[in-house]
Amino acid sequence: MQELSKTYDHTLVEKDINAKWEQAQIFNPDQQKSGAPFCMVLPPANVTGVLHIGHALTVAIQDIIIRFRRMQGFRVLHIPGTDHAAIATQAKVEAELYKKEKKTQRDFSREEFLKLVEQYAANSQATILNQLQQLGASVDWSRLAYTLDDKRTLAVQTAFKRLFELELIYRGSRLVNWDPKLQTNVSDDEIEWKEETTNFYYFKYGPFIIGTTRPETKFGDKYVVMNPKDSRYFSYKHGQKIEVEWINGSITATIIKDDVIDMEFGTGVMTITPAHDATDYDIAKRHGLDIEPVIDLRGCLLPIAGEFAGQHISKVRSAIVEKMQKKGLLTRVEPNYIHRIAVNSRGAGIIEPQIREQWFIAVDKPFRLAHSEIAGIPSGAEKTLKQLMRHVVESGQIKIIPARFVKTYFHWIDNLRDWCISRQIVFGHKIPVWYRNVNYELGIGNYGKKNQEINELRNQENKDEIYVGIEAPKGNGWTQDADTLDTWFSSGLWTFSTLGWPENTADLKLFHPNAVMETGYDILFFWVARMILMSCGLLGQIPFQTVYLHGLVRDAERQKMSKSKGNIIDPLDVMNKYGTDALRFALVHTTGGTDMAFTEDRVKGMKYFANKLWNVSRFIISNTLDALAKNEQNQEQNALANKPANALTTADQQIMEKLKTVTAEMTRDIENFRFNSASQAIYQFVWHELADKYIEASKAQLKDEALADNTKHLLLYCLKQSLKLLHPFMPFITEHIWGLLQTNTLLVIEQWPKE
RNA sequence: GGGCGUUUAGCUCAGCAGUAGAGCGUUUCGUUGACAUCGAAAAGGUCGGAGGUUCAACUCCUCCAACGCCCACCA
Repeated sequence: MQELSKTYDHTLVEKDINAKWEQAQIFNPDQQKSGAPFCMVLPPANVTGVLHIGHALTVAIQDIIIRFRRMQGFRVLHIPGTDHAAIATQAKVEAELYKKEKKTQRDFSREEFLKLVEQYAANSQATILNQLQQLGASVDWSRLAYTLDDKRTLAVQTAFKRLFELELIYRGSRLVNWDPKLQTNVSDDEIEWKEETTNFYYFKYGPFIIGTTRPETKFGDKYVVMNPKDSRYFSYKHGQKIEVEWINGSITATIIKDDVIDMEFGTGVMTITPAHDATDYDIAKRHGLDIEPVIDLRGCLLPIAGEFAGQHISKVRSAIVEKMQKKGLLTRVEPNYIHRIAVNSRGAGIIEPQIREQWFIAVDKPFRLAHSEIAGIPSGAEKTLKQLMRHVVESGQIKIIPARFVKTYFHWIDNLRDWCISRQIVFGHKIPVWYRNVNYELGIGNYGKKNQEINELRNQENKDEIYVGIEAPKGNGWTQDADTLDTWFSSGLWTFSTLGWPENTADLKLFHPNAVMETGYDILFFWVARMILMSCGLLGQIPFQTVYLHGLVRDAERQKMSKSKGNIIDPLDVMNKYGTDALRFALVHTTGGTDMAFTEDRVKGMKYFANKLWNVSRFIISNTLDALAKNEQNQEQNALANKPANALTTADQQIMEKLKTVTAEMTRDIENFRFNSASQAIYQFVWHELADKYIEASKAQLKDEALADNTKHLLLYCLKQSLKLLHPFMPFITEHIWGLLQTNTLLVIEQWPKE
């Protein structure tokens, strides 16, 4: 314990305080039999490395809410956890392997590689949990959860099985976002668009001129599409066939009329590549056109490309253009055309859409919600997942703060397509599906075959045996689906998988729905929306009552922090330098819900504040030793309660008034998620009221025998109340000072001051 | 193409109807007990621009500009 030296030294305090809390086991709500339940789960941190300053903000805000509610007498549960982050983690390990040993996944067996990833995840997890504790997160470690641990895996398998039985999970052949580099598909939300400057080529296609940025995909183009309203092409009829000379000779083209064609763009005519482009795929589906692959899963051209077959698409463009030019088919090249290419945000591979067999969750399919506790949706109602997701927010059962995100949320739901949940990577939950006598990897190796043959194979598959369950089926010849699940499938279950679902546990009854979900707005779609989907669909319950979305922490230049930019700030560095309390207070002090630039100056200022509080305490303690020695509970309050108002000096009355005000303000602010306002209020009170005014006044009062006794009580009272009010924000220093007041209690479970 | 956010002191940000605020920085002064990680004082802003509503606007409304973010099937 730190002596009463002039300067507060956080390094001597924080560890001890953490140990004290841990010893008292107060973060486990099983110890507490009364109080209304209040549960929050910490957003599970990805095991891709260490926590960054953004996580520190999450922990700070979340822990403030938790400590505040705990002091208010709620039966609080705060659950820590980590997320395996499937693709992100695997990509990370692959990148490191390549960097260090020039090895790729293919140099290992599935098991060997998986082991490497698991090892990495385990290390990362240990670091993260340590960081969480140092940040002062008052979580119940006995309930620690990991998305890939046994209990959560059971939850995932059960969820899959139930959704499958509800026919909300289905297997289908669709155009998906294929990452040739990682050899997996990713969901729509995992894609990032990057601007690229390229040539825009115009080619002669029979009587038409078509424009494209990607000549290398055009080999199979046998449909030419235009808007039915385009008068320039009235003479051509839908379905009309014409012979055109194309890259590798003559082909029969069919004219298609479709509204999606923008008459203003290019020549108002385009050919389509349905197997590798979402728009084209939709057109082909609408008109029942052939869908023929041109590119294989590694990004190389298929035999349809003739002399170019086998070459990688990134390398053949110029050769193809050259050939077209020689044939007189190239009419014009427009340079410096800016367009957007899709990349996998988790691994940075360039997305090449492919048609693949994948598992999906149907969001527009009505199903029977057998059991519902959702207001306005009776048990047994027929609803779609989208309808449920919309309803719970529309009806106000889930409140989103700040409110502007409600609109964003609805917009996302309205545009939402079936969620592709299967991934072709090894790290993650294996899909609990087994097949017998089936070639379930239809996509690979079959691209040389004609559509008809592929369709026949697919039809055959339907007749084959599929088993969905938790345990492997009995009997011989069963093979488990090789794919794993999207990482958000498991984190979507987080509000209840952490409480022991699918078992009907006491925790589940007590703590679900959670009270508040606190996270950055950047994962509103990825995570928050998916939790709503899963909880409503599987439990017939909302996952939480309130969603509080905070802004992102950026670097001093307002840049998003990322490893590649090298502008990541490790919270541990900041904590070592200024103290955890100062960091927490600084992060929360001036964020009004928008992004903020992180500057160390702010933390420095809050370290000064911690020191100010320390010296305020030193003054009060050293001047009230006799009063402290009596060690009576609530002595100050009793003493004050019995004082007639006229026995108080003006300074006494003023500080009491200010204390009352700041208590009321802070309570209201925290309840309404205005943490910046709350922190400013207590800062102002401690420094500019208590220290600047009352302590100064008390110096004279303490010398006056008639006033001394009362002044001591009042000083102590103000200090104690301030420590309580400040505790959620600066848990370490406040607990430490509380310990010096000979109270023999822990501040963390003291009662929150009443107004 | 839609939607959203930001624009307030040198820097980072609060405030959001009633004569402009904080932290850091800057300038001047202050050496003996709570604190120099301090105290006292000071400089510094026509609150992005233009209209409007109002007794009164940084705060509400409209338009504009710059920057940023999200969503979208423009080849």
